[in-house]
Amino acid sequence: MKLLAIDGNSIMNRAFYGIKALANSKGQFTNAITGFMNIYLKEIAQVQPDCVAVAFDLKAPTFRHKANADYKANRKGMPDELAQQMPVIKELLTDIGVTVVECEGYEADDILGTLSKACSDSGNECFILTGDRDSFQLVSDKVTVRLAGTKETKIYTPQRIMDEYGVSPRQMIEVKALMGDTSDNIKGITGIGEKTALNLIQQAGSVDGLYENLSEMKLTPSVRAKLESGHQDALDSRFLAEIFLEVPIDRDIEHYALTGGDREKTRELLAGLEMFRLLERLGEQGAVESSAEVEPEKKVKLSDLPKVTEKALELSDIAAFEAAERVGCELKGCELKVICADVVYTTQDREVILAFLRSECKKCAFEGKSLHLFAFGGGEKVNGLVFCCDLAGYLLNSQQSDYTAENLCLAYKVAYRSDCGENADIASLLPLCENLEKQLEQTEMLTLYNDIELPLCEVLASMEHFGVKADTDGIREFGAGLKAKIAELSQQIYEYAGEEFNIASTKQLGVILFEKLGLPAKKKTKSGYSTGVEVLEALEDKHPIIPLILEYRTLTKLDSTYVEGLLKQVREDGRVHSVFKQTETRTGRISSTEPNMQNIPVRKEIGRNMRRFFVAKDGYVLVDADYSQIELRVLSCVCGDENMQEAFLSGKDIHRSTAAQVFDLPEDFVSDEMRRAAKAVNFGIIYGIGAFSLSKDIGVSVNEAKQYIASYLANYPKVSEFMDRTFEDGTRNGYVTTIFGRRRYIPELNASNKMIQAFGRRAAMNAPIQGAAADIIKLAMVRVYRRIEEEKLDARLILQVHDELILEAAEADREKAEKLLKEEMENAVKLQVPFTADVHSGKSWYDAKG
DNA sequence: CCAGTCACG
DNA sequence: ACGTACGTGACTGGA
Repeated sequence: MKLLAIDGNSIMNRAFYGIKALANSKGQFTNAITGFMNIYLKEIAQVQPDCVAVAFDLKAPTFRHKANADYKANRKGMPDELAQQMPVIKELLTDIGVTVVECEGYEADDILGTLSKACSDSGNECFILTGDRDSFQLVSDKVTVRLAGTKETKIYTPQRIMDEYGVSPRQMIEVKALMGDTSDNIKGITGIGEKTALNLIQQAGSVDGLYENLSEMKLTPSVRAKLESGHQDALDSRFLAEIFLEVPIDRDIEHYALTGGDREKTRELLAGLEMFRLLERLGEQGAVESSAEVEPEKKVKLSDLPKVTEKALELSDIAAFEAAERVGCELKGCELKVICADVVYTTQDREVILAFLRSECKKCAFEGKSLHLFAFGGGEKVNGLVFCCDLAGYLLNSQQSDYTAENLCLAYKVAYRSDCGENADIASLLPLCENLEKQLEQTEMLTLYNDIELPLCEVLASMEHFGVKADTDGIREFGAGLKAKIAELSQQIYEYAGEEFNIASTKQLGVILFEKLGLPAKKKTKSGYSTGVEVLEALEDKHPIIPLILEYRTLTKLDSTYVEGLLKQVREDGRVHSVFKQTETRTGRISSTEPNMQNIPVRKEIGRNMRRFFVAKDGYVLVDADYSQIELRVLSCVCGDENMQEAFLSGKDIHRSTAAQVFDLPEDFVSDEMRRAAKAVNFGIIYGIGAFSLSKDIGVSVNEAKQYIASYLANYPKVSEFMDRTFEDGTRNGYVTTIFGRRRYIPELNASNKMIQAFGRRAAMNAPIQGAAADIIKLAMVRVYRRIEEEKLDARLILQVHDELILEAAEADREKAEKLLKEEMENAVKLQVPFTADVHSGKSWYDAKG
């Protein structure tokens, strides 16, 4: 039999520091739990143990160490965020059927030692999973240590330890006795480090052996002196360094056999923690099987609920739905399910589905966008869509990863009808909607939901449906030019390097630049040399290979991501149909994938050419409008700074105006340099400024950057007040809001780690600004969409790029479309300053960008 | 599957 | 002493 014995404290510790702060909407931290379970699941798959025990320290001082009252005085108390997670991981492990072992007065190491000995004694195999090297002394033929690193697990057998340290596993105790271990507060001998200790033990075999033969050994005078004066320390440390093997715990390995655990408890626990991905993973592994298998009598709540019955949906049924207050519907691929009065209607008949979608009955759905897409595909429109669970779930907590029926039911305590088998989702839908709607009302987001998010999903579906026409021949031709140039550059780079290598491999490139060519490196990344643009640009004059590499990077990026990547996405109709996601970002923006149409190059001319290949179809033009400085305008309104608003009211160039204020000069005296600096400060303000980053951005000293910021805040005092207020409110409430009421929860604000808290502070200051800008353009999209319908214009929205909207409009309607787009964008909100939009049109996106 | 890099607002 | 601006998605190399 195989036992996997895990050092719970050590792995939790490693997981905690290895993963960025993760917390759910309630502010509970879950990063260590996530990291622990990642490691655990990986190890289980590799080791395939029959039994698992996870050992934890119990805080009481151990009797073995009483002699040393200072024991552990040195060890820093664990941070709160980690301490909170300890009881939770124990509960979780217990729930999934893993034995947690603790014993008053003993450390995890002692428990691991005892278990490993029990295994050897009974002829079983033991694998010790830990994050530190303390357990190496336990390694034997039967006992292997698996050292969990950030990337991979290293496996330590007696041979491996001999290779790496030149001593046997047992001798690791002797080594530790000499060198000490600050984290365990083992003193060792002052002045003896790892190198010396290993050397001494390799020669003498043990601490006792060392002192017996001290006079005959060849030693430097200083080491000899240290050993002589540290004899007692060595003996004391020798005692502490040896792991105790007789902890009073169950020594019968079978006692630790894995069981199925309690699936319901696991689900409840993980749902409460909002750890849905882990829940899914455990489900896949069979560790938490679908609750359909749970005996019905266990689910008392569900047994009271009415059973649902099934029926095929026919055209004649649809009229009756209009009498119902609401019906629930779910479209999966080609199958539609509708629930009404505890009857689930099912059909795969396309005509019936379309008839249902266009009927006036009040529909609740999980994802409205798929209904709209289906309807558009059949030349129809959806009527009466009154509720989408995914959008509600997103508004209520924008940082959840997906908004499935099951997750939402668990999160908002709605009975998930697992008793209904295949119909579990649809059977849970209406009660779920009711609950979510109540939550939206309580959180004052119902208006935001009804006026913006819900109507927007139809707009997005329409954009996806129509897509954007792509000039594939043009793209291919452009790609051919890139490829030729790339090949040429590669050859030149190889010549300078004196060998062929993979230029795209940062690892290989690092070796060439910083070792072979001897360029000065700043070792920046974890895994080696950093070769990012900033580093390379600083080296641009140092070696002729550098500009070639930069150009190579630019061109390969264009070729692989934009030319090749895009060509793969062009459908048979000659258009790309990007997927616009409405529940993805934490700030309220929408995101775009397959392909991402929101990061098509524009800043540099070479890349900007890509936009020539997004074109209007014959007889049409693209009409493009973008908001001017939307985020700064939002800021001027939410903080109420008249000084800043004045600049917008009088139509000034905001960056120039800021420069004039910060440098205390008339605007005519502002140099380009000053304007650039002011622009950077303006951006910095939006992002939650830091002097260090600002100084790097505009190339001044940190002190100068500090002065710019101070001067800025002095000139715009209300900005400063707003930032402070937002931070305070966010810390108190756990969330911040936009002027439209959109929330973003920021649990990081209450972290005790300063860096995480600082991040929370910046995110808190940014969210109301970026979020409100997102609200505004979303509203504009809905208005544009509706007005195009009303005016029956031959035009449609096809793209959104955060502050920019693009229409494809018939040439005949070009001017009307331009006017409509500009008006609806500018009139979407009425605040203290105008929200101006600049509009242009042309045959391609390049031309329409102005 | 993650880290590094780089494209956008 | 440390790390350093907000929000995204795609591609590549190398465990």
